[in-house]
Amino acid sequence: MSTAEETAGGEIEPWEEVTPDAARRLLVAAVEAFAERGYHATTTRDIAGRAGMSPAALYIHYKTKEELLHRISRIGHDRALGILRTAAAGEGDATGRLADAVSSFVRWHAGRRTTARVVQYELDALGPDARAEILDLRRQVDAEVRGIIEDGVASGEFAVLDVHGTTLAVLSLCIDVARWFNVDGPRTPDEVGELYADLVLRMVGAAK
Amino acid sequence: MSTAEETAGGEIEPWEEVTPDAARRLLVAAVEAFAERGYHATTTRDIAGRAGMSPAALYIHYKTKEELLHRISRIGHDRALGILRTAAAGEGDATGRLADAVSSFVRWHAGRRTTARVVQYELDALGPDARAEILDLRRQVDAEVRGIIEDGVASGEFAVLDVHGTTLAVLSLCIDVARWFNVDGPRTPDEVGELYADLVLRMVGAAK
DNA sequence: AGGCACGCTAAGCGGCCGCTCACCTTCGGC
DNA sequence: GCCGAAGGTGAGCGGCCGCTTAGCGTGCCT
Repeated sequence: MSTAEETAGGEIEPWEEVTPDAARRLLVAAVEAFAERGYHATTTRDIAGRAGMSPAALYIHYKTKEELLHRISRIGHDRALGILRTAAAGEGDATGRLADAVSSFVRWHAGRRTTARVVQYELDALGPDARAEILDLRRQVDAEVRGIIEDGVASGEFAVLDVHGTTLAVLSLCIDVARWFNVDGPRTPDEVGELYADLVLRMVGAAK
Repeated sequence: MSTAEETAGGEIEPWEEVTPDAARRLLVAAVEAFAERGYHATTTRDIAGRAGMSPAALYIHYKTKEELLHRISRIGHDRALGILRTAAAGEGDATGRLADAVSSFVRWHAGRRTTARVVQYELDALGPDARAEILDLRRQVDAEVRGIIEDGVASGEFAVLDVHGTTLAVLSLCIDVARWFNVDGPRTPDEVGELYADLVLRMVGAAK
């Protein structure tokens, strides 16, 4: 319903690494379907149909429906982690790097909301092995944000008593954007990113 | 697995309004199952089994599986809204009322995490009518928090530029507790409530 | 031109899904 | 002691699920 428009809107689909073309179309179709209805409520026939193929075509490129979710989740977490790492490795002080990290992380969750929704909310549908792999990536995400906050506390920029708890809250705030953000709503991803960066700086007691 | 222990732990199950007894046992079983696996991945056989009944017994008390989710969602939202209204109608200044509202709202999402998870994350599984009814309750939840923040801005206690955006962020932060809170984790619901009340007061620029 | 690997489809298998139905038990009122 | 209502069961229905298999078209390699 809206994918073609979104893609035509100027944003590049970040699935270039998925080949061949048919496998990518199936994966993009799966992201849409999972985001709209949830993993368990999505049928393989629905995914194949959205990709313009027969139900059996899915099994040429993926062993199971769960492998599709695993690939989506893995690529999405890699992308999210990359965004945070870029911001965390920046050259400014902790205040600037935290603002960068939050605004770009939020921008991704809002702008690529469809993907983010699947990545953040369908973890439980994965089997134990895939789940463990993704949980490890999440720990790295957490460590990245915690690192910036620890830097700010050490330099005296931030006033934070409970570093772990605050890290958790900051990430939670950002991730939940994928649940409520509405493309047709009044805010652009950029605006939400800016608002949230400001709110998070307040949370850590940074000077403005 | 854990319900009996939880109930024995001292907390009262807030399902007293559901009668007869068998209907309540089915509903409690459904809450557990929905929270663990999600609505679509839960079978009516599983729900009935957890309640110690045959699959057919479910349909004596509920017309469909969706009606179970509707009842759960309705009661849960009523409870959450009641908690907020109690805090909002308190006698203190906006700072105290916002801290009360956040800490009690968060305490509910952490302490009754199983219910909160179903209530907050399974909305899309409802049909259009039930969905609309629940969305109306959510608007009332939003209005309650926005009211306190507007009071604080008017009295000069808070420094908030974007009242609607900040309200959204505060609620989002509280609700997402239901996603990550772990009963076996290091924090009690009380501790998280206190931490979050502090973080939210910082977000609105309240004096400490 | 022949062969064959590859991508895909039509058809369908076994199984579990939500839900129904015919029947059974228990129990309070008279 | 009989009756009807209320609450429960075992068996099973139609249908959709994830996934498989046999076979077909197409185009590159020789």
